[in-house]
Amino acid sequence: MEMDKEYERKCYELAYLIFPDVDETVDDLEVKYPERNELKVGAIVTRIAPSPTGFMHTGSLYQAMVHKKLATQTDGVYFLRVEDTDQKREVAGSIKMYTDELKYFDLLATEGVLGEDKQVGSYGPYIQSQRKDIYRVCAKHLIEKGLAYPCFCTPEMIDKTRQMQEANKIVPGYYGVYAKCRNISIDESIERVKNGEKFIIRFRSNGSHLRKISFVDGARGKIEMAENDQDVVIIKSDGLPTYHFAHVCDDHFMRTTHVVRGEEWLPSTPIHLDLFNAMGFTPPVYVHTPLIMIKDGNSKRKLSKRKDKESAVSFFIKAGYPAEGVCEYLMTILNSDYEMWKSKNKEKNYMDFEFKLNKMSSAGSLLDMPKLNDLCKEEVAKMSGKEVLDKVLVWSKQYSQDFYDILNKDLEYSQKVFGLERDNATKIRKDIYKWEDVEETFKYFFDEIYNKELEEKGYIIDSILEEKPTITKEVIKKSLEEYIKAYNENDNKDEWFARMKEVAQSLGFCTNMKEYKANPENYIGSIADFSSIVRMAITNRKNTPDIYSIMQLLGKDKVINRLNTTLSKV
RNA sequence: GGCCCCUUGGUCAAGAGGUUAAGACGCGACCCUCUCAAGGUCGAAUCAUGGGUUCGAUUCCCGUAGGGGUCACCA
Repeated sequence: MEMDKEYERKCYELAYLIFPDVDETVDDLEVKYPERNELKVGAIVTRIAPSPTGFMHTGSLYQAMVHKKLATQTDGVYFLRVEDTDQKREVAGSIKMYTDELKYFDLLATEGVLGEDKQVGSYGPYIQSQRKDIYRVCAKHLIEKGLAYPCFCTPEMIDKTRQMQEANKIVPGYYGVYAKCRNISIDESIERVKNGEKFIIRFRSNGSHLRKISFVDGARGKIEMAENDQDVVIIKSDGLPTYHFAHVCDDHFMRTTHVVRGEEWLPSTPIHLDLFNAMGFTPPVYVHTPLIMIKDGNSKRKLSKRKDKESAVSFFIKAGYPAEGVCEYLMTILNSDYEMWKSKNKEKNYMDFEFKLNKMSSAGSLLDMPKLNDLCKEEVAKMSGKEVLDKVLVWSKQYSQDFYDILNKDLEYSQKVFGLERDNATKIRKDIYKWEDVEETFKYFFDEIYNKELEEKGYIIDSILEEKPTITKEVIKKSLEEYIKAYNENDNKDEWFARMKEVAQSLGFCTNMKEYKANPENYIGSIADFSSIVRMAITNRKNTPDIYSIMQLLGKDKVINRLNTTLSKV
């Protein structure tokens, strides 16, 4: 008993020696960062915790959706904390980039770091490098309790131990008898600290990997794992905490109730539980989300930052995928019954859906770009010409200045272009799913870029010669000549088509598709072929929306001009 | 390799001890049609494997295989 008292006293001495300037205690912090009693029972407090590495992973986006849904559904809190304890990996400007990207998807947090120089909330600071004092208080506390100790081992020594362990098929790591500094006397520790030896701080685990612990994962249910027995590093040589320790201190004092993180964290959960227990804190509910995978040859693997462009959220923004479509897609892989709900609630979006943790799938799913594209198409199809224009303007201002300028020359016209087969249409055209494709798709509406295309790629009208041997250059010329004569810009759609047919018929085209299909040999081509000639002459494309509408939009002068120009090139 | 997670069509997946095993994307065919897109109709395609339990298992249990994750003074 006397010895214990003595040991205890020495622990305090050691703690004081290491943190002489720390005079706050864990209890002080409990008062400073009280429980969030203003929240109603069952309110969920979640957080997104990015590292400022200049890269936002698609998986983070997917988790951000879970955070936001859980918090808003329960009138809880969703905050953002920056985990910048690895200063080597830090990239300037990351915070702005990250918050901007979240904003694009309407997933910005409501507390914590909300912008480059913007922190909101009373549980801050929300940037780990600014919370050093808190970790020091907590680390000191553990040393006082004999649950942490200074470790003087060099990386080389640890490496050697590891090699020996691996060679002998022993569980590698710093624990038990292999934890050299755990086993030196406290007097020696004190002595060596006094002598100014360099050290880091390790947790003193009392666990054993022979014992099992279990916890209930919010999505997966009961999970059983070996207890932690590793004396993990809690404070690094730069004085900052490791992830494990920062997570425990922060999520306790920020009063996080649910930690939603990727499946890759599952194996280290026992460490966190061990640490929570040592600190005397109640651990949060862990929710481990499945990983987003990508097909690689015949197998699949998690999205790789280096190999897969889709692993970066910025990829979707740069390509101009509509945020709603991307979120819709992620929701379909997040909650298995979402698609069912959506099919019954077509006009609602995922924020109206009741998200259930237990409906979250637990197997990693392959990123299905065709499906994502399809959902984006649906979202674009819901927009008016005006909305599309607005989105394209925002996108092009950032990524395609020339196109932005062109659109701005005549906003009314631009809006009509995007409103084609969209505004007041019975069947909405579904062909765009990302903004970067818009310029190519609608090029022929804008002379500046259309003419450039003609210069670069030339006229494609001759291609019909190979496809339809019965159609000769003479036929094309004649078709255009006659149509130029017949064209009347005041025609309504029916009159326009009647006129097309009239001209076509006079040249030997069949104006009835059924009849043509039955007896193609009787004609030089069909009305479809004739339309193709007109279409190509006006747009230099084989496929476009309805030509009548296009001609209406372009106006008489451009139409005649293009017909003539093409005619001269045949 | 140790530990952990996962396994229904090509992909995302619903599902219950007995079902004709939903739906969506993709794919194919046809219809519509001035081309394309869309839309409509139809179609091909799934319970990894062995052993139990059971009258009956894709569903429950155990093993096997396969896939994935993780084993830092990175998060």
